[in-house]
Amino acid sequence: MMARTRGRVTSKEVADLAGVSQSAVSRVYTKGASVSAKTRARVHHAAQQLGYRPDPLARTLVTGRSRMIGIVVGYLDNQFYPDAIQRLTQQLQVCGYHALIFMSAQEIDNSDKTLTEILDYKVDGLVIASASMSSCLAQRCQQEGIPVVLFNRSQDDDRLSAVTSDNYSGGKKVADHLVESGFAKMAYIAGREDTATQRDREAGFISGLVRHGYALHSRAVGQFTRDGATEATLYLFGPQRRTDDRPDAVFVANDHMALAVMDAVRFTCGLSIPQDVAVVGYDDVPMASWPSYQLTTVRQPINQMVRETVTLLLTAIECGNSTAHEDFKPRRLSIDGPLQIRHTTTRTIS
Amino acid sequence: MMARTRGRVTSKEVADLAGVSQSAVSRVYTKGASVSAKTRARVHHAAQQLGYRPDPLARTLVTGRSRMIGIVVGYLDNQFYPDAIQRLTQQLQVCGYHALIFMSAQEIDNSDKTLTEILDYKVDGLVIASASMSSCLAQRCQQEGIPVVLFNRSQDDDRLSAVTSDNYSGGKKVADHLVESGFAKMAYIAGREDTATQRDREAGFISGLVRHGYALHSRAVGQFTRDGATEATLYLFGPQRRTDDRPDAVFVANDHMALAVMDAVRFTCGLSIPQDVAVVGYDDVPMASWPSYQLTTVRQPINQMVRETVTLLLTAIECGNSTAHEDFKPRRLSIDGPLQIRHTTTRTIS
DNA sequence: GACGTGTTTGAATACGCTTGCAGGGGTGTG
DNA sequence: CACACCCCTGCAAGCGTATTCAAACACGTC
Repeated sequence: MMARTRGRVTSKEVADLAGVSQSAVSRVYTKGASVSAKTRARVHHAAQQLGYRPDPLARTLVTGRSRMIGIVVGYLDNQFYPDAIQRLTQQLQVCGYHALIFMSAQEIDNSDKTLTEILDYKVDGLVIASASMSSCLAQRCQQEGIPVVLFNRSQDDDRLSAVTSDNYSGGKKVADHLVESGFAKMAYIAGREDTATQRDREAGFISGLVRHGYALHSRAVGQFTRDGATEATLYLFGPQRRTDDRPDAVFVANDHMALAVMDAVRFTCGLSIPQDVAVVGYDDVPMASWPSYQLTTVRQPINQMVRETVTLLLTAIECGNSTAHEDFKPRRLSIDGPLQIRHTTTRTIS
Repeated sequence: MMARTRGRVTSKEVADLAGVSQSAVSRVYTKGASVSAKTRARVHHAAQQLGYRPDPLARTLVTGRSRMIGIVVGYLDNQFYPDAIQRLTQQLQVCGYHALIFMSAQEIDNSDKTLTEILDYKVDGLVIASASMSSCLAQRCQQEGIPVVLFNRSQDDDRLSAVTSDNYSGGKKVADHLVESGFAKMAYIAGREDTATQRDREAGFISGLVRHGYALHSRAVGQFTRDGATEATLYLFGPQRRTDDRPDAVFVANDHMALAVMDAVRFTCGLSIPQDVAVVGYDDVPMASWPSYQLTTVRQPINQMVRETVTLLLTAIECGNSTAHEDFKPRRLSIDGPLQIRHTTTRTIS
């Protein structure tokens, strides 16, 4: 384990020490190459002595594969995303890949530049978990031959693979639960209207209500942001609204907003949860189960989603390299998640 | 803007189209190289026509500089870190660098492997924000010639640069505030004892108390985790403790734990904040200002910390390349942060 | 027009690695 | 023993770029 002060140890140096050719060294570190046990041992010994590690960048230059996966994500305020990133990164690491994380700011223009930069870094695949990434950009990746999987975000364009929870079914479960719990005036606070995630959750919710003979009582848009949700809450529950016109339950498009809604309902509007109004979220972020909130929510089966995302991506990568990649079928997975019932919807019997 | 179906556009192709040599093309994209206005124009035109973008990996291979900065971070549960990552990434992007984020699991062994992998990717610099990174590893980076800046984490070893908030002074401010607010039995819930951050906050707190003629009433260790903090709370405020032996104020080493403490105090121990006990945290994460918590806390001046970190790192990188990098002086910055007073310490006059 | 100065330029090489190719050495069969 | 066969191995040609070097050039001055 000799200390190197100057530059890296190259395969050539290892080769010289081991008394073999540089190719031999390379082959020892290339899976599936044919090397005799003897040279393998000698190379390993020399490499260890010198502290050699193959240079992944140089390897990328010649193979064209970087073993890096780009992860594009918007803001990290919503705890769901740090959580997802963490699991994705770990799962990829297990499979021998590295995650290159890109933060796409909200501006479309910026996210265009971001993507171009990602492509420059020759990632082998891309996970897009940012709602602000325009669809044509994702398509461009696909065209350049690098597989894309949308995470927690579906797309009208069905040429892209996507992994989501079953948002429609989730929304429906919420409706079922609220109706069965005896709530009657159901409101909905929407996320960004240009996302399929938002649309599916709402559609499922409404269809569930209708099936029970109910209609949506009222609706506001929270844009998936905390501030938006607070504003939406004031619109639905503020002092300007007549008490008999106030919803007694509200389904919020994700937990990040739902927590803001709870705060606004309790501390700004002075109402009690769930006595005055029940609240339901979506995601089951860690905070949802904290004692201060105890939020009923649809759990996104995040571990399974991550596993499927990685599988899908790696399969596409390997197919893409062995055969024509164009005919790899994009798949759309939506995984069912359970409703996690907590205190925000459990009415004390009165 | 011709669409390329097969592979990348190379500088050679651009050169051929523009009627110049490959070197000329390269020089156009190399800052500070001497190119005539005429060839520059012709190259630009040809490049645009072909959709050429220089390959950063190939560039790295020859220059040895990747314009990537590794960010090593532990768990992302603590909202402070996603927040920091986001700002660091953006700030680096502004300076023309990219962030390569590495999640180091808790195990030392794993984090060793992680670091080795980082170095393989030839990052130009490293921001270490993970407490679980052993100091000898950081030193190894330094030895390999890549600058390291510790973020929100100081080190006994003063050969490493570090940017923190002024933890000692912060702890002191908390003591001042609690004493002035009339609290008398002050407890402390510590983070991981092997971190300087933890030690400094506690030392500042205790010295502040002493200066006012108080001593620490009691103490527990929360390990910077939510579960640890909950346990520590039960130890300090649980039913086994006599009421007259119960602290009336507790300073928690960070907000992530302080929020757990508040939950446990209120919902498990059935006490009121701040009537029965005051709570103070450290960091000022977004949740601290949410209505459900309204946590008094020491704000980490995160924007300034990020700016300084990036400046320090880039300075080191540039010095390291122009002169002998060994003599670059490591610097230790601790930036003062204000105490953010909220409801968890504002006693109603009784 | 000769000369010095300073700016551009292309050919060549290097960066560290993978991989196709052809040759060398071993083994088993006829 | 000759043959075919297979497993290893070294040689050499790249991958796409930056950079050195010397040659070419432009320009102003004497």
